[in-house]
Amino acid sequence: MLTLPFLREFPDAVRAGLKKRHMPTGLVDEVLAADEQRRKLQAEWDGLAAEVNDLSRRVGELLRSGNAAEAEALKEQVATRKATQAVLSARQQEVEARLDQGLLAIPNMPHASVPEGKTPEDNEVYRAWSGPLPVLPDGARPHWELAESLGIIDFPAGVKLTGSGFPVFRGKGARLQRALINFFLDEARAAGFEEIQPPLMVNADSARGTGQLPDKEGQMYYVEKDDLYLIPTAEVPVTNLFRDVILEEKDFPIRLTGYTPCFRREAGAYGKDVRGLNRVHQFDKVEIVVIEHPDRSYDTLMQMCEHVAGLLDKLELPYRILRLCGGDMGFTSALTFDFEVFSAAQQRWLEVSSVSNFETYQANRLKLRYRHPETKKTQLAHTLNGSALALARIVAALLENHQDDQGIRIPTALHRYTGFERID
RNA sequence: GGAGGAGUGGCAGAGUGGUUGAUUGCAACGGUCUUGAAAACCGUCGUAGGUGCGAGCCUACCGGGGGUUCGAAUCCCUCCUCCUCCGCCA
Repeated sequence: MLTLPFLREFPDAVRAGLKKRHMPTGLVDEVLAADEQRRKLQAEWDGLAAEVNDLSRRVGELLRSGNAAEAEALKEQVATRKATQAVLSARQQEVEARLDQGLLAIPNMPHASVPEGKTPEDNEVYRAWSGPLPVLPDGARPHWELAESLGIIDFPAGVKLTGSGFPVFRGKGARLQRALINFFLDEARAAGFEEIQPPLMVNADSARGTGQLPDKEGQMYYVEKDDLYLIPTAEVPVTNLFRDVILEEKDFPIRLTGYTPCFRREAGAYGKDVRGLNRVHQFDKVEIVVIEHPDRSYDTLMQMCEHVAGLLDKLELPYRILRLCGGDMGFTSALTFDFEVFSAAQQRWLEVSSVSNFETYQANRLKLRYRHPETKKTQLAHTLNGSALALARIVAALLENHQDDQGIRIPTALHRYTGFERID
């Protein structure tokens, strides 16, 4: 969330940011009003607390000198102050609830370079595909048909075991997935990322830290008995490693990567756009996360994009990079680049990666700070992350784009990981 | 899952109801000394909110939450985590 000092100092900037996202701006004044009330109540309460502390000390002194009567009189004075404090606390709780709620409802401020726009159609093509789009043989098929006829993904089996959206990968399909995971992790390690194997379930504090709660509560699977959430992305556990952490400036940048399955409820999503692997409830993903100094986070964002672009090049997939417009950008992001692979068989671009700079928005919730070497003050760090890459859709794109009359050609970069060069 | 013990500042470790945000040691930082370094000595050395131009002052926080009391790190309840023993187990 935004910090209160920022909101207080630049309310117009916040309103402008909300407008760019096509969101109402009324919240700004509500939050500012609540903030002022809260501070007033706090000051009043603090004053009373100071008096109570002082009176209590004097009660102790009086009791030790045997002056019980006077002590009793002071006790009464304490009681009246505490009664007032109780009233103030109740009001403060109410005000704070409003303040928190309002603050949580304000999204991150879009970076200056974020294009104007409301819908995905308004996203800017930041880097178009320069090469030719693949020309597929006659009778080219979408991945769900290919996968079924090659026997590498069993969708009905997943329905039997669990339900819709939980595909079963078999044989070379399973091996291809494992190969991709290892390939992505090795590439990330080569680029300086430390590999993390995090828990696949997190508590509510972690879900709040990266912004899944409260905005995306319905998106996560929840284990009620233990009050835990299945992670929708490795971003949640990996970034939360740095919740309540104060770093030194020399610690930057912190580069982490992690492979995890990801669980998403995707409630209500059915139809042609979600067929096959386009949208599933469980998929595998290698995520990259960077904790960075505010001065360098945008350079780092571009580096992360180049890393993702390099992966797609090695997989020989045609892709384009979009700069998301204000209306399409995620709630917590300041600037997001989406990577889309062209699916020749479906004749559409499929999102396979999203790389974002959250600036201090997540860090504020996480209380992730660093110490300024000169002032010794703590300041919020910047957090970034991106998919590098999301498996299921990459598999879909590989199958569709690399199909020929006989079957599927595996890109050269993967051969040492798969141990086979074709799926026929 | 059952029984017992414990959770204090970066670490170690005091503190069991009254100026204790907290003794002390180590680490860290600044300084004196030194050609330089070490040692020694002096000083600084948690986070956050409020207030003041400022030195500063006020408030909260001793695993989380609640309670008792004029007053809680200290007493009570509850949850969490760790350790020991038993049970179960990939």
